[in-house]
Parts: sequence; structure tokens; C-alpha cells
Amino acid sequence: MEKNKQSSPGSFLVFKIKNRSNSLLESDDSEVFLESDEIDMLGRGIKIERSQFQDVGGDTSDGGLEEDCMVEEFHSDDVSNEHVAIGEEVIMEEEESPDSDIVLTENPGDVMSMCGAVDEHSRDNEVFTQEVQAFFSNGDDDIMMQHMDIQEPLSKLRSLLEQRLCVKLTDYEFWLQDSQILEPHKNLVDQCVQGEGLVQINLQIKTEGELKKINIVDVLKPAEEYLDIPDNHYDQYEEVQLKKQSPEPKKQNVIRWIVDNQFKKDQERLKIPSDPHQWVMAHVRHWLQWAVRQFNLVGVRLTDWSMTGAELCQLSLGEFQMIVPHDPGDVFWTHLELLRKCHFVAVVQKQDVKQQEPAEIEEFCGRAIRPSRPSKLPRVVGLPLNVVESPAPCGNRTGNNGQIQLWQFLLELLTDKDHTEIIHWVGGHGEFKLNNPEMVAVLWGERKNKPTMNYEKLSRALRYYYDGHMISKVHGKRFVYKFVCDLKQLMGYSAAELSRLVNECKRKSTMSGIVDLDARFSSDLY
DNA sequence: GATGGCCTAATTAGGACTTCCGGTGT
DNA sequence: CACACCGGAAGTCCTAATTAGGCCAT
Repeated sequence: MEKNKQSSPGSFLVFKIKNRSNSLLESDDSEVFLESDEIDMLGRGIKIERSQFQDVGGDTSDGGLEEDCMVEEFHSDDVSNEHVAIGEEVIMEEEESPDSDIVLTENPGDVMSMCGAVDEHSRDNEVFTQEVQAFFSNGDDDIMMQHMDIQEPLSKLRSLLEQRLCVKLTDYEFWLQDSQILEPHKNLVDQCVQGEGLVQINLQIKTEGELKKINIVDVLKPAEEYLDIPDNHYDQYEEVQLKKQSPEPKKQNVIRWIVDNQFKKDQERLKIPSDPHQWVMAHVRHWLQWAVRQFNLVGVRLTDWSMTGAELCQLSLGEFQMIVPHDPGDVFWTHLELLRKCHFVAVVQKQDVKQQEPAEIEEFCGRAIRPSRPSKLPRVVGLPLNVVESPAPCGNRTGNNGQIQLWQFLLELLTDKDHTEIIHWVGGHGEFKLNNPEMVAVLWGERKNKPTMNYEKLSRALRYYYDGHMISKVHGKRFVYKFVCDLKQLMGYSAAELSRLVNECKRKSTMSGIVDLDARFSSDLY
């Protein structure tokens, strides 16, 4: 299957094109200035819509462009188009052929064009396939990565990039995280970046007015798989990747995305717009809570997500990485891209368990393991339930994967300062009381889409926990139950700590009206 | 025509409730 | 007597695994 790679919208490409006989084209006609999302890069050659060429002055009728042409010059502000080189073949297309429902893209970030090809009505049932190659490591169009020995001067990095992109970068300055200018004759270690040996450098090549920048976004220890690469080959990244492919590269390299029906139902029930741009903060919050469970996100703080849908859609990769410290394989980032660009709440379709090992995901998504990123948060803060593993045996056929369980829901309410009026901790030994059992039941019913839920039914569900080691009844106390499991082990907090934090937060919130539980958790931990 | 691989739909299995209800204790 | 609580039984909803059947290439 032919791969279809498309560039990021907003960037541009300029081609100066000559036909094979090296004649006919007037200079004005031969220059094609196109938004890069108008151009498809095929395996070999550059496909340009004939009409687009005409738009910019080309003429297909005077003989010159009836045959395929070649690139004579090429400029771009989009570094992801590094495959374009002088002498590249230009294929004139009559018209864009309709894409199939299933689109392959090499870049996790390249979802906008992918979505455009999907029939609105068939979205739900479609499986979206991504072929993710290591070359586009970060799932973002403008960030690329390059491996290099950290002791090498930055001029070496420049030459590696020039070689790779087939463009001259001599007038580009090196910047560190857009804040510090770097000297090209020095290496990174001399300029405040710690490390040794081969590193993965995430960078952007961009222009800001007159300023041309090679902006180093991140310097990371490369994944182990790259450490074995001989020094003289580390710039041949793609080649190495090809060599490392298993006998079944297609299966290895594919992540299948599928619309999540559970969330979709919730979305319909709660009247959450399909377009995340229209989401209010509560919608974002609901989505995040679902996502943290779904993607097992760790280190995510709800306070960082106090934003509207519009703001969510504006998140850059850098901002995203600040608030999602651990996103193996960029899976959640890709999910977000699908959400905001295609309005799909998509999840990774489960594959062979062996292929779903995190390390494998990271490998076939091409995102190197990020040991340099602080992983100090082994669990979710402010959303404690989301990382709690069910104590129930997880056999091969556990049914409620991804669905919230009652005990989780109760813990959710118990750790939410806004619900202390209806349910709250009693003492420090895991006891809790349903002050308003009917309201708790209603909320539970809302969550489970059971409008007729009441306390009688909810209490029956609670009684099923008596057989296990999760919740028991406190005899003689009306509406009082107790978590008999080890909350400290499950959530990182004991019942006493949870109780204290919730109460403290509630008190502060009453005083300031600003601080919420999440912030309280955060400040306590960091 | 036989065989094997692939894909998809249907079936089966199991967990976690939900619903109903009769009984018990306070 | 009211109400909380208990637990059996059947049903529902969901997901995941397995099986069956169709299609295609060899």
C-alpha cells in the first residue's frame, strides 16, 4: 500500500520546476508556491494538483507540463518535508482521487488530512490506522529529532541536518528552548546541557521574522535500541530503523485507533458537543477523567486542565508535555490530535497483548523513552482513582475494562470537596458515610446511565463487596460503610490522609474560593 | 477441487452490576 | 410499623476470547 504523507498545514513549500527536456518553462511559471497541505509527498516524486499549478501561473496546455517534471529548486519552512530534493520527480495529477476510509499516515500528528477523507457517517465504525515511523518521532509536525554525540559541536548537528534535509542551514542560529542562543562551535555540554554519549536532540527549524532558528527543544537519552547504533550510522536514522524492523513490519508498526463507544454514549447522554472547541470546562474535565482511566495516564493533575475546549484545542506539544509528563508512545497526544482535529474520541484498538507492552508501543511509535523527563509521579494526583487497579482478578475475560466501578466512583466522590455534603469520610480508618444516600445513588445512576437507580439498588451493589476485600458495612451505623482494602497501596494515600486533605481543601476553598483539592494534593506532593 | 491465510460476524464466557423480592433486625 | 439492611435469584450490559463462515490466492 502506498503511503501518503502530508505536510503540516500552515507551512509552505516553494518549488522551481523544470520539465525533463529542461526547457519551456518561463521562470515565473515554473515557480510553484503552495501551502504544504496542498501537496502530497509520494514515495518518489511530488504530486501536485494540475489545477493548483495553474493557480500559480503554470500552464498545462502549452506543452511544458504535459509530461512529468523535476524539482530544480526547493525551499520550505517545514522541516518534515526533508524528502524533497533537487531532481525530485514531479507528478502532475489530474484531480485528487477520493481517499479510502482507511488512511495511513506516518506521522501521529498528521491527522487533519486523514480526517478529511473520512465520511462523516461512517466514522464510528471505522478503524483508523496509523503507521508510525520513528523518523517522525514526536507526533508533531515541526519537531524533529536527530541523534548525535553530545560532545560534538553544534556545527556537526547543522551538517547532519543539512545532509538530511537537503537544504542549507548556514544562516540559522542555534537556540536552546527559544530562550538561550547557543554557539555553533561549542557542544551542548559546554552550554549548560548535561549528559554524555549519544543523545536524542528534539529540535525545530523555524523562522521568526528575520530570525532563523534551529531551536533545540529537548535533549534526551535515546532509547536503548538506539544506543547500539554505531556512531557513524546514527545519522542514518531511517536506515537503521528499517534494519531493525521485524519480519512482520506492518503488524509491528501499526496502531489502530477506534472510536470509543462508551465515551460516545456518555457524550450523547451528557450532551457534550462532538466538537471539542465547543466544550466548556466541565466537558474537558469529564473527558480528562475518562482519558486518564482509559490511557492509564500518570502524573496528570486536574488543575492543569482547567481550560475550555477551545483552549484545549490550542495546546501545543510543549504545553501538552508539561501537563502530561508520561505519555508512552505519544498515544495520548495522538488521541488529543484525533479529538481536536477530527472530533473523534478514539482509543487504541486492543491487539495481541504481547504487542501492547508499553515498551513495544514506545518502540513502534518511534517515540524514544524519555528518561530525562521527570517521572516523579507514579500516580495520578487529584484523580486518584484513575490509576487504581481493580483488586478483582483480572482474568482474560474481565468485562468492565474501562468502565468505572462503584467503589471507584465512591472514592471519586470522597476525594471531591464538592461532594462532602452527600458523602464524606468518618474518622481515619476508611469509614465513610452517605449523608444523602439517595443523591449518591442518583449520581451513580447518572454515571452508569441508570436513571432509576436508588439507594436500595446501590446498597445491593455495595453488599456484593462484602464477599471481597474492598468495602464492608459498619454495623449499627446507618449509611456508614468502610473501605477495608489498603487505600495507601491503591492510591498512595491512606483514608486518614485523604480525609485530612479533603477537609483542608474544603476549608481553604471556603476561605479563598480558589484553591481546590487538586491544587492541594499538588502542593502537598511537590 | 483442496488448502491455507485473512477478515468479519456471530457466539460464548465472564465480571460487575441492576432489578426484584422475601426475610431479618432495630 | 417503618426503615435499614441482608442476600438469593435472575437479568442486563459490557468486554474479550473463541468459533464459524466467506473470500481470495496459490
